[in-house]
Amino acid sequence: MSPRTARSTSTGKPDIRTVASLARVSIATVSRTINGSSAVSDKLSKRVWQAIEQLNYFPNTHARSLVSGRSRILGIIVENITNPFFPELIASFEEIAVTHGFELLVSSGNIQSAAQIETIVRRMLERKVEGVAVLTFGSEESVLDQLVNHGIPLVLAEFEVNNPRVSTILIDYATGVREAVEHLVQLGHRKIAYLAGPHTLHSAETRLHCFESATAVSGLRIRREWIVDADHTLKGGEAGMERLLRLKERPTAVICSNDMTAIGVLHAAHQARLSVPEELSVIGLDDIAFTEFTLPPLTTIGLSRHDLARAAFDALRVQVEAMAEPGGPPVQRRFEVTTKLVVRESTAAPRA
Amino acid sequence: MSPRTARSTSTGKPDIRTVASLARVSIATVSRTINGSSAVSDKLSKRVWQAIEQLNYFPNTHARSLVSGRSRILGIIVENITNPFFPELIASFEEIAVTHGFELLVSSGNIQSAAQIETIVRRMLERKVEGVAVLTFGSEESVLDQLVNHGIPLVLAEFEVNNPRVSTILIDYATGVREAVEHLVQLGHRKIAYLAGPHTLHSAETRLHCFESATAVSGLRIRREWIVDADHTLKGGEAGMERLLRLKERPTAVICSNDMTAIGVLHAAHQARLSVPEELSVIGLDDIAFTEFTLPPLTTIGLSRHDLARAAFDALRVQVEAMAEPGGPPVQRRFEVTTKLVVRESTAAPRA
DNA sequence: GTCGCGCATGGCATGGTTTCCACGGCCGTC
DNA sequence: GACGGCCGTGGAAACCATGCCATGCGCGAC
Repeated sequence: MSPRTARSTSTGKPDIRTVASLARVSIATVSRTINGSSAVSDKLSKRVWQAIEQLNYFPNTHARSLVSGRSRILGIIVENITNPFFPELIASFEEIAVTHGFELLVSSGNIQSAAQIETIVRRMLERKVEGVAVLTFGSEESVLDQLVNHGIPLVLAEFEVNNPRVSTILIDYATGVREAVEHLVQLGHRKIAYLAGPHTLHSAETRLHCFESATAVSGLRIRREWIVDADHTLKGGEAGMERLLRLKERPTAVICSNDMTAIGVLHAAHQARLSVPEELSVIGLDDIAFTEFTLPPLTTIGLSRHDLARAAFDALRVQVEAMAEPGGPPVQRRFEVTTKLVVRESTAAPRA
Repeated sequence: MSPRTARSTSTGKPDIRTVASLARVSIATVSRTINGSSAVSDKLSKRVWQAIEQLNYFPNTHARSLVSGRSRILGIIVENITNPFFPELIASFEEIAVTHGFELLVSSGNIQSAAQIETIVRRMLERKVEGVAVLTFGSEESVLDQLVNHGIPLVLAEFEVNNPRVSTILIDYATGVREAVEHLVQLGHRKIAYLAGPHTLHSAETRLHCFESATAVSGLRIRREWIVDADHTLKGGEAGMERLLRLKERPTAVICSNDMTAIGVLHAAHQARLSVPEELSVIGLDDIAFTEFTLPPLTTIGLSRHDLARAAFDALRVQVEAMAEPGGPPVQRRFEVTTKLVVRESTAAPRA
């Protein structure tokens, strides 16, 4: 027995060399067998696989990444992990990524400051992510330039950038929001309020914009004070609703920028002894699992986490593959996901 | 200019050699400067840092891991990402880990089958995690043996294993559960039901066990049929409550194995036109953010995600550091986290 | 003045894999 | 029957940072 074999036997961590010597081939052949990068005769291939199995060998990811320059890691940045929409989105994205051999680097924490983003970007750079999905984002996107400058493909939600490395996922909020407004109008509502998300969030701004267009199309006059800032949190929704309650001319329905806000609204309404949907109709957005279990169950604009995850991954994958062969055709850079109203029990005709 | 410098200038990705040549020192000195592994004169150190800054250099993680054998990655396996408790737990854990220079590999998906666990363990092995926190687990822990066999430190919640590489986090559910039972007894309840979690989960079993002890201590007679299986989900809680409602002798209060279950119970009670807390008292466990916003706000047994994350990380860190110097003292292997009743509005005296 | 010691520094092997290049055998062609 | 080309295979460089070992310098002690 060669000293090599002896070593590997002692440490227990099988090497590509261990495999090679057991299969009586060169390490190059083992590599080729594993990666299928070029033809290996059936005879040797069989011996190699047998040796791999016998030793329970798997390649060292670090060595592999070091030489290939590919980490097989994707980054994902989301708005706020506290909102159940995002864990589910991440889980979906991860499932897809893993089946394609990618690992995920998740920014779990809530991003509030530019410094936090900087840290995350730094971490991603250090771990050499091959691409990043930014499924939310505010005004600090200048930090993303760092990623772009390092040549890392990006996919952004709701925000287009003139850069061949950057794709965009367009979410068709317009359809869902229009359905929501029409639903309310049909029930007889004319006075509809809107609890907006943070202005730093592109997606929140788009949602607001869709609300404004949809109400305009329906010929509604929306008073200034019916559009209230919330911050996509439970407490924000509660505070926003409390402000609406203090108004002289109260709206009869509220559409919220997300479900968290809507749940906060439900709570505030209950505190104020205002019954939903009899005295106030409420509509959320996202369709998180909890909306089926609120009192009353929430009518909401559904956005499929899975579709979004799928689109984000596909966009990223196309970009990442394109990195491998720079001479390829230009990649698709726009993807779209739709929304759809889900009617439950938080909406009804207004009183009198 | 040396050819080395020329190369680095062209690719744009600065090397440790690039830094070395710019600072006019050896690569060894650069390495020492960065890692502080041994003394470097102020003069050279300054030159090196300057070069690093100028080139915007940071070390290649893969090369580093390859040579050091340390990936600086920790794995974390949780029960179910759909339950908001876990995202918050992960976020907490991550924050702590990142400040200590570790990255996280998260099992985001819900684990249902042994095959899924196998996949996760495999991924962790491939990415060479230095330790894994298993913050939930069922009967399939045999798969964890693989991790243990590879010499990877583990920290388990609620489950002790006789292995020096494995630490345990004990969660003192007893205190919180006792407080909950006493609270109900004090309000006048004698008939208390329990919606249990999956029997495959150690933590769920412990919770159930604590309920049984606490009621025994309080001298309550708990009927068999008041202990109902749920599965820690919203729907499970709903279904469990529906079963309780069909009973001839109904309980006046329900304690749930987690908050998700309790929210399901609230929903089922509402459907059955049973008002909470007047006709039924409900208590959850975990104290997730939503419990403040349910109708009525949920009385629950609080378990600090942050304390748990902290304990898990500390346990893991101790183990991981111990790996570096095998001759060190034996590591601490038991940590403890407490629970505490948070009284809100879902509990009251029973009718008549 | 010489010797020895310690400390700052550099050279070089090392880690595990991929990939380029070179080699040898086989088959087909003229 | 000799030669060219192709395919399967092996050898070795390269990827980048770490850490051991050797070197050279300065300083204190005798």
